[in-house]
Amino acid sequence: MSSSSSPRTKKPSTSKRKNVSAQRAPVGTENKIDIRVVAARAGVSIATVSRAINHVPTVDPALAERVWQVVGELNYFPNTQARALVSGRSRLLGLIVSEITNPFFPELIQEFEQVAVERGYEILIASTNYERKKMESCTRRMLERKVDGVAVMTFGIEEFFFDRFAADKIPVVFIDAAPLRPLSGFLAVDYRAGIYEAVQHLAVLGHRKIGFIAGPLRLRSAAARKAAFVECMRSIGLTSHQDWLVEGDHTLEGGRDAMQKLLALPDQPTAVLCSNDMTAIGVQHALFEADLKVPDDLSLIGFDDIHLAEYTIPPLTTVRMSCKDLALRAVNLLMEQLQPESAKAKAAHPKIETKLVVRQTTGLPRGALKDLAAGKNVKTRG
Amino acid sequence: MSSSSSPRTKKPSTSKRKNVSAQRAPVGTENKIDIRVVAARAGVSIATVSRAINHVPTVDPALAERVWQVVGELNYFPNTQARALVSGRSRLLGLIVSEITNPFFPELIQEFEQVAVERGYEILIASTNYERKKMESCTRRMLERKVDGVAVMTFGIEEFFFDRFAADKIPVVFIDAAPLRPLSGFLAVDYRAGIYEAVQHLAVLGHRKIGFIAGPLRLRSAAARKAAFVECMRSIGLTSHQDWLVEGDHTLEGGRDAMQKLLALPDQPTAVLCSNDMTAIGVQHALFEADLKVPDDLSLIGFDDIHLAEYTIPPLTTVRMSCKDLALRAVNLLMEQLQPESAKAKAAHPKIETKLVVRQTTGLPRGALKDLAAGKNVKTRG
DNA sequence: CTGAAAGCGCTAACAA
DNA sequence: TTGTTAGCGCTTTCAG
Repeated sequence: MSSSSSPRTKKPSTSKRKNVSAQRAPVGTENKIDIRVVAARAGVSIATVSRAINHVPTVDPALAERVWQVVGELNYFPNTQARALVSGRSRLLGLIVSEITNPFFPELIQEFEQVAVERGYEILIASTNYERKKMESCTRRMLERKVDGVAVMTFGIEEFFFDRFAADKIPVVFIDAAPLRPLSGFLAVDYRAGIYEAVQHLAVLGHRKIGFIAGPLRLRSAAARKAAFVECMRSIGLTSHQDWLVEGDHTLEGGRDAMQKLLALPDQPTAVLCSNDMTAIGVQHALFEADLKVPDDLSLIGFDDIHLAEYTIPPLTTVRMSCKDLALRAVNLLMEQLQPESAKAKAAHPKIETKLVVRQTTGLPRGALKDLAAGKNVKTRG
Repeated sequence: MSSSSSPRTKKPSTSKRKNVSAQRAPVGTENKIDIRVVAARAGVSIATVSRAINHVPTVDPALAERVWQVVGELNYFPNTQARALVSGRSRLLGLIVSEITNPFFPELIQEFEQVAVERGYEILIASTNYERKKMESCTRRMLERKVDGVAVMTFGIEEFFFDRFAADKIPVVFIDAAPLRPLSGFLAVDYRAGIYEAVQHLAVLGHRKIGFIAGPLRLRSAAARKAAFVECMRSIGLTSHQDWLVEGDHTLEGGRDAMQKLLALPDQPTAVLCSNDMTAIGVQHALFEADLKVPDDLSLIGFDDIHLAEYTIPPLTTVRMSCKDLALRAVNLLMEQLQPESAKAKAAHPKIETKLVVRQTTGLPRGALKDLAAGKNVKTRG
């Protein structure tokens, strides 16, 4: 059709209404602007509006321009539901974390959200709290909302998740490892680099008896961190007493409890590495309760470098893992699977780096020069 | 139609396909089960399936039963997008927080999520980071996704938000205050109760010179907390030096900086109350840097009682505000607006309570007995 | 109480 | 290149 000249008056073309099979006027529908209104106002068909909005390249630039102008005037935005229904893509990304109350995750979420929104995606967050039941429920929620992809940032690949999503052909990215199947990818983290630095740092200070408080070992990432620790110790010529390798759960409580176990040992480590910062903060607390000082009585190193690490007392020496990188890469990986055609060249995926950040929880071990003079002794708790 | 008898074999009724105007077989469509499949299998119309699923009371119980059974067998769940498109309700709730990296919010989010999911809603989270621009973008995101309601937990009512949402008749709940208009509500928090306890606690310990580090005062809630403090001081017969009332921003950095300002004062308070826990943790850090001890050199009280408060060194005395209550009440309030018919009786809405939790950051002021003996002195930083 | 049919607002064939 | 049109899967009148 094309009413050759575009309307030059701003007044909303008053006689506008449902053009198709409209017997009765819609009730209560005030000024809902939909694609039809835009089309009419721009003097084109709804198909053209749709194409213009979706940047289909075959649209006449002049028309596209006119459409966009009307879109601006009317402040129109497409109905996401309708779009999703017909296109099958929801532009929703799932983000599954293990525990939203662990400060590392909000930091990750923030970055993830930003990147996703930039790319036009909304995110659906779910927290598993390490509970099987929650995992099921949040998987179902994601499925129901028809997310286009899911980032499983629980630091543990749960076959569980994958199978459900695979059935619906929904791309999934994990951390550290993923099933070798299409539509799944993973982000590799170079735990060794940072942990090696940490162990070496302690060794240089004179520590030989170094303990490690792991995360829940059924999580791959937690196991990987522990493995990295053991390996680094060995490569440096140190061996860690079995008793000094204790399993925590990445929470404050877990850190506290684990440290209390360590304190009950007859032969205690002089330094402890933790699988994450929350664990380390829990350790600090246990030490505080036992009236022990960091780093005088025990050197402590965390992992993650959450913002708070700079503010603990004393400020926590820790291994930094950039959650910004993690988030960005996770989204990118998802995008790659969503738009395989995109010439984004599937850029190489180097490992996510980790590096030591020295603050004030590490120092000379007990028994070192300063203590020999003072003849300091350690209290342990029964 | 109605193939009178329900199929007794489990095998997917093979000849099933699009029943309406199906010229070509859908390509690649494997085993997508939609309402039609369920209807066919249950031997009823899709309308009945819809009604059964939505618990419309007029459905024959026997039929409903049959439908539900098939739903179970097929593991069917309705397509959210389609449902949203036609019904106009997305079953999506927006949750706007000021800063997701402030641990208080993840705790709130967790509770909110749980309640919302229980009620069949999904939540869309957005963090404003106190930036105007972000507020706009997240408002738009909520509008685009057609949320059914929004909880603005930024602790500051931004007319901004309300106007945009009001235009689309989307219910909004705020904290502390809301515009007097339909489709908006607010949660009242009884700041005074907890703050009064806190001030009194300090007074009893012997503190007279009590400072307050506020949040960003353009946030109503921050202003309310400060006002409560000033009022409590007065009612107890104390006055706070103007210099001791400093504005922070609810972040670690803000707390640290504010404390540094306080430390630069010739006449310093012996105790400080903070508008939130993060501020207090920042204060602890500033004190640590200045080589001052809590509570020996300064008594400190936070607000919120985030989980971490129990783990600071020393553990933080703080005023608890239950984020569980907050979340529950926010969702309920939203529900009330969404289903005005619901006989939920619009239960009374008592204020959210706050109460003091004494831990270890409060003690006798400097100058009290213990220090007189020691002749302790304070270092301040220039 | 149940079924047939009309769309919700949009995208994607297919035609022109 | 643009317009027409058929649905996406569901809820909801409106008849029966």
